[in-house]
Amino acid sequence: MNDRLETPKRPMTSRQLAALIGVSQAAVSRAFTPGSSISPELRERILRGAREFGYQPNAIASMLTTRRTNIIGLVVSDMSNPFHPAMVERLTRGLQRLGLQSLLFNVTPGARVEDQLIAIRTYNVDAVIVLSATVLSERDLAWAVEGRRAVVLNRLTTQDITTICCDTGLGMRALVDHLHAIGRRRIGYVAGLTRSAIGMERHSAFTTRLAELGMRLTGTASYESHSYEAGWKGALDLLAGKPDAILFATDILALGGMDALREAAGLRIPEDIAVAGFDDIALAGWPHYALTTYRQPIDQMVELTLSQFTAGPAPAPAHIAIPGELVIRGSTQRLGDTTV
Amino acid sequence: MNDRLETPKRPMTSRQLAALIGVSQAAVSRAFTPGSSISPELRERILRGAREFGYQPNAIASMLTTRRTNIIGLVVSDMSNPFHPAMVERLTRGLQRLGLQSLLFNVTPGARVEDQLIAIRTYNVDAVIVLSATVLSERDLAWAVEGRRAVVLNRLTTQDITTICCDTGLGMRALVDHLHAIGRRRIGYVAGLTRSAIGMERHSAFTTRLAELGMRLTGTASYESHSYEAGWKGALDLLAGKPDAILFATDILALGGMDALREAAGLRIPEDIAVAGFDDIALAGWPHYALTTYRQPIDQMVELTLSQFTAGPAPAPAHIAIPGELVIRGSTQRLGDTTV
DNA sequence: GCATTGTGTGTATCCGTATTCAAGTCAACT
DNA sequence: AGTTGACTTGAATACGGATACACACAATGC
Repeated sequence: MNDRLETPKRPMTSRQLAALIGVSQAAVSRAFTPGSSISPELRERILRGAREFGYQPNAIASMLTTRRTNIIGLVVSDMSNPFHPAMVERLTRGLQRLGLQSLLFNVTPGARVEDQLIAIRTYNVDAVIVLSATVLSERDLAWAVEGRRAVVLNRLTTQDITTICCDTGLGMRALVDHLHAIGRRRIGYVAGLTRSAIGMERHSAFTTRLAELGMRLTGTASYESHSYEAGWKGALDLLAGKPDAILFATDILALGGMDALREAAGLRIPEDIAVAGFDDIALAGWPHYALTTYRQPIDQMVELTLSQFTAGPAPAPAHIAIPGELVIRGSTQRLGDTTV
Repeated sequence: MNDRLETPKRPMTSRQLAALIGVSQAAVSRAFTPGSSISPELRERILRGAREFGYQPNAIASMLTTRRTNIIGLVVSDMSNPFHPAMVERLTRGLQRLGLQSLLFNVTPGARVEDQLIAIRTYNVDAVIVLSATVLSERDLAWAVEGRRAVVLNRLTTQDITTICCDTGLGMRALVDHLHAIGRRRIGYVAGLTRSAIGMERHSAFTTRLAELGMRLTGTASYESHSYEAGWKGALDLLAGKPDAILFATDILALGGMDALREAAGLRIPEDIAVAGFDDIALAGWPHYALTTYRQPIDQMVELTLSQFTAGPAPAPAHIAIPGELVIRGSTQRLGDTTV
């Protein structure tokens, strides 16, 4: 594992630059360290020299002395749900703005999770962002973030870690209320990963609101996956109960469900059956789907996450739920209303 | 930029472990270095001690002495085209298998690209994988990979860098031949990024084959983007020319195009017009789209990429084109054939 | 004028591991 | 027994930059 790649040619060191300019190595180091004790003139002279001779500080060496890597571990487990790449893209860009790098960990369920995350420790990652519903057990989670700042997105945990989620209660309530408002009374539910905390929360928030409005659950299905196929099959499973609306735990499930309802069951959406999802991924806005959904406040979630990694003492771990926004599109419509 | 995160508590060092066990620090180091000169007994004793006391080697320190980081820079610029997350996911997993880490660079067109990639140098990334059609200029590309191993995926370059692409010529030929074989003679083309080398290659391969088969180009459109919306608009632009088939430079364009043709233009696919794409992203297989396309040999591309990073001297830069596979689905069908 | 304070600089050392070098052990062989 | 050589091991040093410390020097106080 250690002789994988050969050594590239060596770049200039601070000592070499110092010798070239006629200053001490310490001065070079100070020139590149904001807030260190150095006169503006000397700093300028050194930075000019650095530009001229092409010197750039070696981040590895400075990691060793400062014990800070400016690297954030980004733990993901499923890039096939478009929600995740969208988050990863925004997180990475935000981190870059702060001068932080993203080390990507793509965790697979099979192998021992600790082995897959070992580099979080050996590389001395400064902080960890977890964007993975179920692959990490509570134990894995604790192990992975032990001793460093961390943010867990869209997942609940009993650990002492900051979690940032879209407000599931508000979201489900808005969705159910909307379906109720447009006259739907026989609502089915397609769950995704039922063993994930957020999955359970969405499900229970759904049934709670249903009960509050005096409706009975028309049916539930789940194939333990957030995938198009799982949504497809789940939707068809519910048809026996003759639902007039189906709520899906995630958008990607809803898309599969919609296609199943239309192509396999020959139903019209929203005339015969209304459909709603949760997340508001880009595809939900495509005209063919026009999926009513609850938009996760991605930008706020990212901003809040980043704010955990700025200077100062680490904020106390908190569990934050941010309200999202109900996005009504063509997949839901008042019963009996034929204008589109 | 340097006082962003506070120092975490210090883990055990090889010296401390050595003292605990009663061996030299060098022995500890050797115990963790495959192929180094140490007796199996001593190694076993040290590894046992390491497990007992929870010692793990500090990768940062070893980077400093070996000048190898085992970090690969992964340069991406557009996660909204599902093809890219799919590649990133496979690449990252493959690298993990080899004990390599992925540092993710999400490059945006606006700001100076060099600034966004500075960490490739300061972090001493061992190698670079570029998965970005146009955001990096040839100059940026040369700067980014200078002096290290690199693979550029799905992009051509005049630089002395290994490139790995799906064979555009074969692909376009297969697609055009297929459209011809099912009786289509008025074929339009929706391009994506026309200034990217691969975009130009796809376009020219398309027109070349068209000419060889004695067909005239029925129309071209482009909105300089690989997006659903660009495909939507591009498809509508072509309708004036009354095409009986439209070939899209990428699948994501084709999906937008199909929805436009069906929802906005009221056409039936494939009865009124056939549609084909290029890439074979997951969505292309969804029943609603059932998009005929040319599948990029993702797995082979990833394997070949990884093979560049295994031990031994760096392979000479080569330009590799791998044949893909024509995937025929419902979006294309013989003219006049009404069986689905 | 001298003590005081503050600023800017260089020297020396440290960060944690890999590796070179020399020394030591032991088996095999002449 | 003596020599050779293979194999282990520890001591010492190097990797490149950050920083504690000491010191030089200017500005300030009385």
